[in-house]
Amino acid sequence: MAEARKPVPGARTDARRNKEALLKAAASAFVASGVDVPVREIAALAGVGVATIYRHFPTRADLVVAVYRLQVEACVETGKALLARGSQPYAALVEWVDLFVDFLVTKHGLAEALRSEDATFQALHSYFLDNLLPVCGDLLAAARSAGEVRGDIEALELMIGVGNLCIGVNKDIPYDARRMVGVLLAGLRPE
Amino acid sequence: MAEARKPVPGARTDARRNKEALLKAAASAFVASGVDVPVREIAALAGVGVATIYRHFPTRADLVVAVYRLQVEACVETGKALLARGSQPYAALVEWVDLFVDFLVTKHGLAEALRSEDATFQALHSYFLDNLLPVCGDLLAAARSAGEVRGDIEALELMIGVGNLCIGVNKDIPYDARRMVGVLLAGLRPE
DNA sequence: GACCGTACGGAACTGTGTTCCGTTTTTCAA
DNA sequence: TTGAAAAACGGAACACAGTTCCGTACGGTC
Repeated sequence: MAEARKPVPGARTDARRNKEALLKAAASAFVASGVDVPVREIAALAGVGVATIYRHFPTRADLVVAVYRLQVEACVETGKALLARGSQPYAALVEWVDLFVDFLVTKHGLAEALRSEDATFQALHSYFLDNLLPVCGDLLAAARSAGEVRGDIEALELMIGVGNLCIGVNKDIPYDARRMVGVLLAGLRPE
Repeated sequence: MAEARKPVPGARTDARRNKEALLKAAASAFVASGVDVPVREIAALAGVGVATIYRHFPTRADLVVAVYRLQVEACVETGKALLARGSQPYAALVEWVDLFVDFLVTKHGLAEALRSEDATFQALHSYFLDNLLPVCGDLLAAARSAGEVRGDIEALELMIGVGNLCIGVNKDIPYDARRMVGVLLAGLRPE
């Protein structure tokens, strides 16, 4: 599903070209108008018809995943590196979560899309969870083993909670998602 | 805006009757399908045309507000009572927040609507904030004065954070909003 | 250079919120 | 009691977004 990219092997050159144009256009449109930007707008920006989008990316989630794939992978890698460092498990967890939060809050509407029950975004939800949950789980387990965090919170809950706290930034009201996540993490300390 | 109810004084009896029917139908539809239930569905349930909804409730938010007004007021009153009790400010804050969380998580989709940037729900957002923020602010200030919570979190941030954490309950995944809010509140402790 | 199949574009379909307008109902005064 | 003005009504029509369909054009190969 997220495997909408069988690009390089035997694909027609115009198809490849259009796919690239779409990824570029989508990336622009996402930063300009959020991940909820109308499909027609992305298509127009890329200079293709709407059907071409659906041909390459069966669901909107697939397009979002394709656009952010590299950054998600980087987040995973950083998490593994932090874990490998081995010391200061709680600090590592905090650092990684901060990284994740930065990623979310700088992508307008991504956090909203992530938590959405909308079936459209199911694939997006799954992609993020499948990739990031293991890393988060390892970091959390390490901190737990070291007795640095309470034991009754699972990685999945933590990730959902963090994701939720990142919703609604950039509105007129003053709300600092990073600080609230900091409070949540502080609440993880034992006792 | 939320003042779509000038019901009792000089209004035609059929208008009053329809308004009541709509409130009843909306309440049912909300619990059955969430606050995002299609307008036509509510209208059909109430046995009226869609225009009648818009006549009585200019925006969907006004309808939601009207349906939940009593419960919001109860929440405000309870908060005041807790505040008047005067002792144990942090415990009072926790108790009140728990009450608020219970309200949110039992109203399918309400938390989502609350945080929505969608202009449709602006009035809903404002109504909740106008009514609940003062109470939350007083409770928080009391706890702060007693040195029971850290001083760098504002009531508005807290309410938004709590509201956000209540998003996405009732999905297939195991996520306990109450517990995560508990963690957030634990993170408010000083130091 | 011609053919076949892939990929294309935009029109059409679907579902939802919102508005408009001709009709019905209520009210009130004669 | 009745009849006309005003209020309110219902449902069709409009706007707008996602999604699908289909005739057409293009790319690769023989």
